[in-house]
Amino acid sequence: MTQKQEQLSKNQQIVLSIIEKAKGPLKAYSILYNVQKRGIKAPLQVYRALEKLIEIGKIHKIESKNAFIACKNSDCEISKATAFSICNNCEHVKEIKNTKLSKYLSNFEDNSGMKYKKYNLEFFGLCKDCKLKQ
Amino acid sequence: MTQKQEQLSKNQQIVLSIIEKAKGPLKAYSILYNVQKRGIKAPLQVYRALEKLIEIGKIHKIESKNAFIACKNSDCEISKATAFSICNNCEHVKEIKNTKLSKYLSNFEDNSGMKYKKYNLEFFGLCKDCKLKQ
DNA sequence: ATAACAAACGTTATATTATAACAAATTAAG
DNA sequence: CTTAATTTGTTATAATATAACGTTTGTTAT
Ligand SMILES: [Zn+2]
Ligand SMILES: [Zn+2]
Ligand SMILES: [Zn+2]
Ligand SMILES: [Zn+2]
Repeated sequence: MTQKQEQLSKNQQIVLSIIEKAKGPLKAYSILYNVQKRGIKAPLQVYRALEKLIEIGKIHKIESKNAFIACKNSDCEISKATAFSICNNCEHVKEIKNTKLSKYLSNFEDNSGMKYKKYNLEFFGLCKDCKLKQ
Repeated sequence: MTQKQEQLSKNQQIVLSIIEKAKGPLKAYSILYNVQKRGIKAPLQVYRALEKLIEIGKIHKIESKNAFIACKNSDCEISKATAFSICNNCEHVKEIKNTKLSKYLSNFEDNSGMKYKKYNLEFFGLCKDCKLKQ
């Protein structure tokens, strides 16, 4: 019974747990600093774990910040359809779960003859808290 | 007659002209290499020009590639609403001009209480040429 | 014209983000 | 067990980006 590899390796588990505990996105070298007490010593060990975690959809990369956040949305398990809201003031980041949006974008076609298999969308603005403080 | 500063500085002109001539997005250090014969010697000179050009909407940054591309779309002069299609095979990048899409996204609201002022969207897939060659 | 201010420049050094290369250890499958 | 594939550990280095500082140039108002 060829059971699909769902088990994460030790380093992958360590890195994932740090990211899942975090309130916001973490940068690779901040993750490294956080896991050094657990035996991970080199950047590459972190980047390799990140690569795998992204591949299986457990985390996403916030491209505009070079930072990594846990997926809270079982809909994008394969990291093919991601959308985030990012506060320009407090840098708060949230994954957007919106079926209409994801359907709209997943089905989007233009006149280029290109069929899109994946997208990443980042919205920027002021979060509720920061809007009040202005 | 307080005429709005629309004149680009020397370095900004040099960097912009390189980016406009290019077929695809250029990386900062590749731009640097290209402009060294024109007197620009240091990365910071390039990055400062890039920053300004982005600010005034002449170019955009392709976040997933850390590369810069000229704006072909007068609709996003202020770089507040950008969308690109990116070929996973040949890395061809094209700015998407689609009024429906940009209206949909500019007006998008979710239940977060956040009003978005800016977005960046990157689609990935195979371009027409690469699809044929598969 | 000239003083005052803002924007752009030049330069050196350094910070931050990410990957190459290689060998050893671990895990999954036949 | 054997073989193949994945993961690991390690060192070194590549690629991307900014800090800090002083100078020069361009704009604006008197
Ligand atoms: Zn997700
Ligand atoms: Zn905020
Ligand atoms: Zn544009
Ligand atoms: Zn292509």
